[in-house]
Amino acid sequence: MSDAMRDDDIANTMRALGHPVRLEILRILANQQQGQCCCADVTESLPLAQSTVSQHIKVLLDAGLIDRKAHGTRNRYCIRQDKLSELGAAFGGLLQGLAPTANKEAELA
Amino acid sequence: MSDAMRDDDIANTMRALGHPVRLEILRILANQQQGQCCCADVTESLPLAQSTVSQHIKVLLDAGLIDRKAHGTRNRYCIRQDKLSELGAAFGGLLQGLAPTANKEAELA
DNA sequence: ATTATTGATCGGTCATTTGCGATGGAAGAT
DNA sequence: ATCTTCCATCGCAAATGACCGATCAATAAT
Repeated sequence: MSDAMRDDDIANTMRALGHPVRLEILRILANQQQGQCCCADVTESLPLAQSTVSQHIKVLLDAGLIDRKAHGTRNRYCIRQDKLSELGAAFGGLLQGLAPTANKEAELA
Repeated sequence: MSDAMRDDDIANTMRALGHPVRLEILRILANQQQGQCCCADVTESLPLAQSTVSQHIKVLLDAGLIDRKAHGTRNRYCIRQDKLSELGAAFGGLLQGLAPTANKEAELA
C-alpha cells in the first residue's frame, strides 16, 4: 500500500482527464502507428490553435499521463501506459471504497 | 452502446471527482450507516465552511454522483451507485481504448 | 406566533483555467 | 550564415472555480 495514489494525486489526475479535448488528445496518441506523434499532428486533428493544444499537452504531461521525447526538431509524445494502469488501479480502489458492501467490513483491519 | 457516456459526460464527471474534498465527501457518505447523511454531518468532518461544503455537494449532485432526498428540516445525501458503476464502465472503456493493443484491432468493426 | 435549525443560494474576492496571437529558441535544411 | 519548421512559452482576456460570510426559505420545536 506504500505507493498507492493519495487523494491529491487521484484528484489531480482526474482533473487532467476532466476536459474533452484532453481525452481526445489521448485517443489521438493511442491511435498513432507507434503510439506516438508530435504536437503538429495533434493540432491538425483539432479545431484549436497550436498554443492551446500545446497547453493541453502540458497539462497531460504534468499529470504524468504522457511522455515527451525530443526527436530532431520535433517532439514525440506517447501515452504512459504505466501511469494509466496505476490510475486504473487507484480508480478501482476508489470505487470499491465507495461501494455499499465496503462500509463495515473495511473497519476490521 | 447507445447509452454509453460521451467524452463530455466523462470529462464532466472526472472534473467533479477532480478535487480531494469531493473525494472525501463521497467517502464520508459511503461510511455512513445507511449510506446517507446530511450536510451538517459532512461539514463537521471537514475544515470548511458550510457554504463551501454545500457547494461541493452541489457539484457532485450536478454530476449525478449523489442523490438528495428531503427529510424533514434536513436533506439526506447518498451515493448513486448506479452512476458509479456506469462511470466505472466508461472509465474502463476509456482505458481500454488507450491501451496499445487496441490500436489496430479496434478498426475491424 | 415565535424561535431555532438546516442548508441552498447570493455576492465578493482571489486563483486557476481556457482560449488566442505573438515571440523566440532550437534543430534541420539550403 | 540564412532560412524554415516545430512548438514551448509569454502576455492578455474571458470564464470558471474555490472559498467565505451573510441571507433567507422551510420545517420543527416551544
